[in-house]
Amino acid sequence: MAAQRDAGDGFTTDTAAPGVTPVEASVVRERARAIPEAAVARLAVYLRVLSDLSRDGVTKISSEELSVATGVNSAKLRKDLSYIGSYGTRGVGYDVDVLVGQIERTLGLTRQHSVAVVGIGNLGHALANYGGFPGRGFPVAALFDVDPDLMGVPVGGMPVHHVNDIRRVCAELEVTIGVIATPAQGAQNVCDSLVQGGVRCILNFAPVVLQVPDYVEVRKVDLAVELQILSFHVARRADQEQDAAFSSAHAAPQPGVASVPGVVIPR
Amino acid sequence: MAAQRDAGDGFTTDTAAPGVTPVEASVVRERARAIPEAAVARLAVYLRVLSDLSRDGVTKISSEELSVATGVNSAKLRKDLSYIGSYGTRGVGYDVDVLVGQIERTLGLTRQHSVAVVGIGNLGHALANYGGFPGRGFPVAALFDVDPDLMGVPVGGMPVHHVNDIRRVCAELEVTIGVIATPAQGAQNVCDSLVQGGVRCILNFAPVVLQVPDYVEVRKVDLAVELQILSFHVARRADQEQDAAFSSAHAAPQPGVASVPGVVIPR
DNA sequence: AACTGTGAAGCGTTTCACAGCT
DNA sequence: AGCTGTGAAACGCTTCACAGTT
Repeated sequence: MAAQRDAGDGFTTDTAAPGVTPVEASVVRERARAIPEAAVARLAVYLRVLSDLSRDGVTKISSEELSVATGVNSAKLRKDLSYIGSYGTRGVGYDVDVLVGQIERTLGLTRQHSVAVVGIGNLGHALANYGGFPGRGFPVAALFDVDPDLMGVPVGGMPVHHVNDIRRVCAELEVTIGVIATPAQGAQNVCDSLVQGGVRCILNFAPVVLQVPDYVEVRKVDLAVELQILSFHVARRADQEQDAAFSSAHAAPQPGVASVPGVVIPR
Repeated sequence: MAAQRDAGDGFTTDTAAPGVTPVEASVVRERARAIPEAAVARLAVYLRVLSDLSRDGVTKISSEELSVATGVNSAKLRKDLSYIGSYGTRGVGYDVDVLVGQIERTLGLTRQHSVAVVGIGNLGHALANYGGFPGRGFPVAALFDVDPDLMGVPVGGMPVHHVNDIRRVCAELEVTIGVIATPAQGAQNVCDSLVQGGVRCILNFAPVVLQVPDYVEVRKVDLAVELQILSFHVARRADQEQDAAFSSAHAAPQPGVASVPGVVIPR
């Protein structure tokens, strides 16, 4: 079974092959990015905020300021940035453009990644038109669907291919990232075709657990799961309010306090 | 600053009130969900798989079998299930329907949650039509957009309201979960309106860090971030292949091995 | 004086391994 | 014999706190 991770879990990046002693493993890891997975996700967030700041003409920023802008605690933020190198100036802060460049380099955004989107429903349309990625990008190189009526119809300025051609087209265009936005049923077949076409990274929106070889990386985004997690928090909150016999006052919605950081409601 | 979590971080569930001795805490914790956040996310995954199995007539399942179906290691899986109670039978396994029921109860899916979707672009359309949530659901109760041309036009069988009416309509319909699928610019205002309308849980697709009061829970799904994380892994992999001077053989796509669990490609 | 960079402590999650039940 | 449920160890991530630099 291969590495497969939902949005939202800590996990092992599984670097060392089985049979390697722990002592040697750290040596084998020579240049391998020793950046915690959790930090990688946040670097992407910093990048977006920093790109915006750069566009607005901001040139210097402290970890505290960036902390406010990103919602990430400043100690964590500094540690995250330290993983990619020492690009700050003590007593001053970070140079915004330097940071943008270094994060882009770390995330591998200096090379172009061709993206294929499979499943041109509403979600696929949304993805196909998602041109506005922050700083540089992920050109969508190919679109696929099963529906013959869609063939040739340009979506976001691109023709739609049939899913049967996934392998050939992906290989030709050297697609590096595949996005699966199909219904659950077709997802595994699509996944297989993408892998056969040379795709090694997949973003999966279909509510299925994809089976892939070990060398393929899958990330999953599951809307139902996200809603259910929120549901859990609604329920937990309701329980707490019952337990603590707070008579009334905060059961009713409280108007006028939104968006003011620091407003604390009694619990 | 309030609780706000990307898909992908651990954090504190913050159960016991301060000033309670550890011994009493477990008593106080009576009903309070002491379930690790990471486990909650996985429970939602188990639920989907189990619902499918139930529909297929499967009545019993072992942790090992469920492990294969969900891609979650069986020890972790058993521990996760133990958080919601002891519903397995030693020597036998779990009753599928019992598990479905207990997970639904734990996730708070026995109550209905009204969902409001704001921003009826491609993504909003996709969400509005996302009726097919696994086992029961999240009825979408209201749609909102800024575009006057959309007002009254039914989307997924529902009329679209103007964003100016978010507060009123959400309060009237007792919306518990708000989904923000607008462009970045409008998102914070929309968020404020939702909170004023009594919404306490928000799923945010807009690429901004929302500012909310402490009592509001935000989850964020950021497509660009997901792609960038994948990009990082592409880059890391490329580095590794350079490092380890593997001459050739596995640089070219390898056909015909997809979807077979257990197939291991030499690295 | 201000702010970064980082060891070390703290904490939550995962994994191990086995006792306990059927 | 088989499988669950769970303490305890291992691991990774976060937070603390401060030495180091400008």
